[in-house]
Amino acid sequence: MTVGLRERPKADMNRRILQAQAWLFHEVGCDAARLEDIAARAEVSVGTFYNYFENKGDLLLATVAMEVEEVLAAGETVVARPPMDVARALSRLIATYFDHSLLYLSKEMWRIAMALSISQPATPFSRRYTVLDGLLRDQVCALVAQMQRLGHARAEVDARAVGELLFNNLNLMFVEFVKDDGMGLEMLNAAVARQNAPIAELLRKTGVKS
Amino acid sequence: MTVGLRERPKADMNRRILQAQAWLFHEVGCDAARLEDIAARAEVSVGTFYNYFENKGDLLLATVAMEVEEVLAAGETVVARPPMDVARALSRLIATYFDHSLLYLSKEMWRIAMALSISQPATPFSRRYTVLDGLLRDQVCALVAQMQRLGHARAEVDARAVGELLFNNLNLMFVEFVKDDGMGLEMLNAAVARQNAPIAELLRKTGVKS
DNA sequence: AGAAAAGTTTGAATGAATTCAATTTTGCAG
DNA sequence: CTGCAAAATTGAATTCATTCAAACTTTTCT
Repeated sequence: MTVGLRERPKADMNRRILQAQAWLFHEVGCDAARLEDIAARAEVSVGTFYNYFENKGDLLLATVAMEVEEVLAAGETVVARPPMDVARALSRLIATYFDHSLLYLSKEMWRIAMALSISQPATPFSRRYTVLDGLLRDQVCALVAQMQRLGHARAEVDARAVGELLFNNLNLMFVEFVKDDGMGLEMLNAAVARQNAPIAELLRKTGVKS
Repeated sequence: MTVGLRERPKADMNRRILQAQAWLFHEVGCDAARLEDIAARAEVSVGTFYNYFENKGDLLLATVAMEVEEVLAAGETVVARPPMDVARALSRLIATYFDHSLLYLSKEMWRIAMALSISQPATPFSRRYTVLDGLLRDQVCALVAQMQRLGHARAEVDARAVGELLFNNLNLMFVEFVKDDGMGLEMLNAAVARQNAPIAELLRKTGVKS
């Protein structure tokens, strides 16, 4: 039953492979990084690789999942102390997401990762990615609820419904962004802000409570 | 310069390959359908296949594109004569989309098609798919505008912004639906209706115009 | 008609991901 | 310390999408 002694080497191996991947993906690009090379760089055989990841895509999703975790943490600080204006608060949180997202990952990597999380939803890291996506959604909902709690937004609106709507919108806009190499972050932020405007209006408390 | 004489056989060939694919995809599943088999069933060599489609994925996207065109046409009738209530009108249009979507295509096919349209956005049929997605978005915007024109919705709300928001939401919810084999159409429709409710409220004209 | 050009088809060769049976390493009980 | 079962590692073999140079058809021109 003693299985603990095997766990440490496992974690090390995971890290080793992930680092090899990160290096190669940055060096030669996502598609050009052959599994054999990744394995070689991690000083492992291809066979061993498959003990740690379901397939090549799963490896990329593992990297992306780590990235999303950082984004989540960054968002947490915005939710804790949001700007007083609803529109600004949303823009701030969303810009935090978008800006963070391209720090380590290229558009190409995002494209492939998103594609994988859709086409093979049952793979372990795909599940993790889906869970993280859910947490991001929750965070947007939390921001709306927070604005209500702080008295900056109408309390009678369904925070969960509105939060999900906003999140799904920004998520799909991010997909569009990532699909189009000619689209910049400013354009993305502006587009989402425009779409959010009616919702912000809906949430805004006009003047003094009657 | 006479190139017309070549066009008819080309169209025939396209149909032949598409039919072979449809048959095999239904028979053995999306992944298990080997290109060699598809080609064999279409009575063509693999090489010839690549004269007609960029790759295996392109073939699937061609099928999906046809499907989306049908969905668009179905939606057109809803936009032309929508229910008078905003929430109902939205639900009607969206249910039309969702119900139609599973007529010919399995969840697996949708997953793979969506993944492809993200990971290889430059492929010809991927572009076509993206264009069609844009048309669907326009259709949702058109419904909102139509409701305003008919006097069933507040005119001062930005129809385009709200339409895009609604569409992106329903689109991502469809992705969720397609990723989860345990989710049924009723659940999907209900979830989207709940998310849309605040927007419907925002748009609704309450009582008589003051 | 005959020859050259343009377009199509072909299937064997290529290359990369994934599998798997054989081998090596590890943790543990006696 | 030794033997053993479970776990991990290995890389050659398999599978499949994709390419490409050669063969074949059709069109066009004289």
